[in-house]
Amino acid sequence: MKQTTIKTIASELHLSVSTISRALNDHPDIHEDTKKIVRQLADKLGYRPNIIARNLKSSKSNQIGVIVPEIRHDFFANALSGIEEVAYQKGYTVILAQSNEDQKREEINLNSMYQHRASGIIISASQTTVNYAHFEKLLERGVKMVFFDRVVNGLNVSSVRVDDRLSAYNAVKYLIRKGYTQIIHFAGPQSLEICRNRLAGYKEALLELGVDIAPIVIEGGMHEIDGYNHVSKLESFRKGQSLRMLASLVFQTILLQR
Amino acid sequence: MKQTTIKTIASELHLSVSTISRALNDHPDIHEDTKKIVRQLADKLGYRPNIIARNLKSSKSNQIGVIVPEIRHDFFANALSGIEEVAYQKGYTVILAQSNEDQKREEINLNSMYQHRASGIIISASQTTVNYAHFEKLLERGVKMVFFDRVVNGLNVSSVRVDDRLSAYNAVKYLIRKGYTQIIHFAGPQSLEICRNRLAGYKEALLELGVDIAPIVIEGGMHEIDGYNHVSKLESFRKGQSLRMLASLVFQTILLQR
DNA sequence: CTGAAAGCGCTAACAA
DNA sequence: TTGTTAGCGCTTTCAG
Repeated sequence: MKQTTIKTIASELHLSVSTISRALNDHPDIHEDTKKIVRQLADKLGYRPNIIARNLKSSKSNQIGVIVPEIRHDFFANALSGIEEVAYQKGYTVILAQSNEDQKREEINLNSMYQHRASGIIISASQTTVNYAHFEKLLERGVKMVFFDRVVNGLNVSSVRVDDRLSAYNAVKYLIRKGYTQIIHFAGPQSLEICRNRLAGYKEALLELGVDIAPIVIEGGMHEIDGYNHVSKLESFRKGQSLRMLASLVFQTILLQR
Repeated sequence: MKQTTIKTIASELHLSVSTISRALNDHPDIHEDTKKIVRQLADKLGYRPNIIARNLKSSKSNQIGVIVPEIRHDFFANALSGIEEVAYQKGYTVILAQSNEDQKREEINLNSMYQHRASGIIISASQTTVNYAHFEKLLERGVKMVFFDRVVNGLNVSSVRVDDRLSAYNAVKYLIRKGYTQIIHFAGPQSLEICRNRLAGYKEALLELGVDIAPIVIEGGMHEIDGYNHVSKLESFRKGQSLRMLASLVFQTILLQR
């Protein structure tokens, strides 16, 4: 079955395609009666504007591309959700890809979005990305790009990042204010900057506001299983602790991972 | 700055556009030398094929649309990740939208994807969706659609769903085999079919394989906070329990929510 | 092996 | 207020 196009409607109504186009776009030059007739027939024929054609004409896509390392990571899922929300409000559509922490795949996706004429690209770099040529190339060609969280240094590009030090600081401050006297930090690998910053914030807060609280740091990975193991370790030398507190810690590990 | 197109290359090389097109697409009819020259210049000029134009010509987008109620929901994030994975393997691109459990928004997104000529649409219906006219309309017009998880009954359409009863059954079976003698079920609201099915699976397994185990069911919501509260309740009458087990329960609540 | 030309569906000068 | 026409960038017959 042939798709109805603007042309179908035009010939059916003995009008020109431009009139139809204008009528459908509610152009002020078109007579109200004409508009009405056109709309009715369009409706009846199940006409749907071909956005691809429109995009070709205007040479823009109104699509914004998003590349994250892993969608299922709670942190990225949340970011993605926020991005979609704003994009939707502004009439943009989101095209999504994940790099799976693989530079090659990141490049392919980036390139695909470039060719798709994405209006802009929001990206959180893969962990294996060590070579930035693919970013630089697109940047040179004027592609709108913004990095978030996994930021790449040395590139002249805007980025959005989390203040890990301050967040950890605030979290600890909150606990101290609440009257807690034992505050344990489940630290991530100290080779990662974000983890170092969090630890720094933790220590800073204790030093500043909780001189009588001994810092306890358990270092390990940042996956759910690590949180689980951390709790087990705690369990072995802390039988008497409140379960409530432990559960809370588990949650925190999960929520903070990224 | 003007974009380089196939035409730019053609005139630069005193060749026809069709030759360029074919060379770039590695058409067998084209002489190897020609191909090489074309590719070189294309490279030098930073040529990028305009996928929009190609799509218009072929009248397909190679984009598959995905609509979920909430991206940040762990379950949907996981599903999304799987979808992206397969799409990527097959050379498709994912366009993403969330309905925020709002029928209106679901309709708008659905329609947008329709107009974008999405090759297919994968959707998990919003909770507020009570009217199915928007689905039916697209179905009639031959749009490829597949539902998952939040399936809509009475529509002649393929769907993918979870066997909650069997999953719960298997989970409990596993625990019994492991030798556990107290197996508690954190049940969701019994007004939801998925929750009823899970409870049924739990009971069935106990009845069948663990006659000596008393069923304990704690009914409540399915959000993180509910898991947290469940644990607190347990805590109050079960001080002696292993922390390990409780942490595990917490995780399960989180993972099962959807 | 290469070229000319039509056309995908739509928009927007420019005319009338 | 409406129509004619060209063109967005690409693919693809049909001819040479």
